[in-house]
Amino acid sequence: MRLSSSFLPTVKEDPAEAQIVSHRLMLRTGMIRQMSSGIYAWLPLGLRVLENISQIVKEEQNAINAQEVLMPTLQSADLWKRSGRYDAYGPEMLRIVDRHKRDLLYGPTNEEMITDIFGQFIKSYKELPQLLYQIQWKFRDEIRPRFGVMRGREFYMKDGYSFDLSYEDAVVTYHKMMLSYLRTFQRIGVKAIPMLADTGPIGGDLSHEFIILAPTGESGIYFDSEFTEQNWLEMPVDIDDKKSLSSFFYRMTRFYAATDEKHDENIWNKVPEARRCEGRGIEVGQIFYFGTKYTEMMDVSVIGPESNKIYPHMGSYGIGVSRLVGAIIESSHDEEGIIWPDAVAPFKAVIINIGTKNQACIDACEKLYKMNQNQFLYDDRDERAGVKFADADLMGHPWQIIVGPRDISKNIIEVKHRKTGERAEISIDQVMNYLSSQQE
RNA sequence: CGGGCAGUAGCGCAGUCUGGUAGCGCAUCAGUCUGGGGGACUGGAGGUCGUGGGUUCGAAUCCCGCUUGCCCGACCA
Repeated sequence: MRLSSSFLPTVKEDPAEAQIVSHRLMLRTGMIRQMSSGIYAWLPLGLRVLENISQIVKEEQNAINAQEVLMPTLQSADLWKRSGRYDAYGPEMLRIVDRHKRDLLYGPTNEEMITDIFGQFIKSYKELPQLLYQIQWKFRDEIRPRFGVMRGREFYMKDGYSFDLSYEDAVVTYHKMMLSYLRTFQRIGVKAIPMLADTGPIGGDLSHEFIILAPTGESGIYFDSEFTEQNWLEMPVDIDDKKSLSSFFYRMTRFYAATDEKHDENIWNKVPEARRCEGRGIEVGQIFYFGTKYTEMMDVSVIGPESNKIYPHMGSYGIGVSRLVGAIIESSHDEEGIIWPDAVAPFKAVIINIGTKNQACIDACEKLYKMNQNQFLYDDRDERAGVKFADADLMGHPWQIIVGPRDISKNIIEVKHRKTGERAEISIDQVMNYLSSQQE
């Protein structure tokens, strides 16, 4: 994309309402624009990140054979009356009445709806297990939205739901999902640590929340440094084999990790001192098993092998996709701006032309730009070098390809790594090879 | 939901106490110079001062209602 003709407005001064760094940077880079309290429009730069994250989430869900669906944001109140949560949920649920005076609501989550859909089609134990997910907007009418997209009222979330014949099978699904989540976060480029969690009002007895390390995080965390050493992507786990899954799960849960509410000094003291890490974190996902709570309340069952009625065991699995955008920035930025992990960066590189009046510079930039128009942002604006450098640092593209009159006569350009600040002088023809050789 | 603060140009703010033709910086537009880390100068455009009512010869300013947003707390993907 050419910056001169794009909708990528950056702002020099900090907006007064933004208290935390990710909110500030998202507003300053023009990723989002607040439309009302806790409700944001996603502008081109922000949307590219949101979609990059979604894509990784989808790939890793599909990899464990979860199937994507898309449910509506508006739901009938009747569904929620069946589960008993219409009254239980409280004012966080946005209730709407249509022209026929029918009660609707903007979905804060989708257990009821997915259970209903499941029940309409799945009738036999032979059709289990089922694992479905969607990425869709949710609305929770928070008392006090804040921190930009970190706690909005409208938010984008991956929510997955599983249906298994028994507790034992549901545990296998839970293990699969754990693996999928660890791989998802690793690919996104953040360190997310699963921590044993309360199951809360939703009920159940097996739950983990995934917490990203960030100094500005809301909860204090304690964890074994072994967690951040693991390479979940290359760990050989056969997702079709229970034993392989459970040994992975056992290995993983061996390491200590807890939020301050669940922290246990006795166990903590058994972790070798050198491996004890304390910090702060942001919750970006949660998985839990809650058994037959919804299938029973909504009377959704399948026929078992002895013609018996069986209520499937359910689990639900969330990833706060829009919150992740903010959380990534919280965990990866510096004084100058955002530092995007490669996998989610809106653009792989920005081509900075600091010789907009110099034909050789223009030619070189055009040549570079055509090498990868989708992933290169071409700063062809007639601005001073300092403005372009500042914007490039602010927007946080992993690479800056700097083309200027000083070096272009020698057919040399400069490539700067945003994260490390390292610079390399290379020829134009080497750029693609150089960038691919430097991938994380 | 309790406590506090605020709404004036796209952004950041002054002006309100003490009523009298609405200002500053940045951004933006035109032009000249400049050109490797937010440059300089000149000129321009941009406002029903959140909203409704009241007091007054006259209201951004005083009074009343409404509304929107922000901060602290309790709560949360």
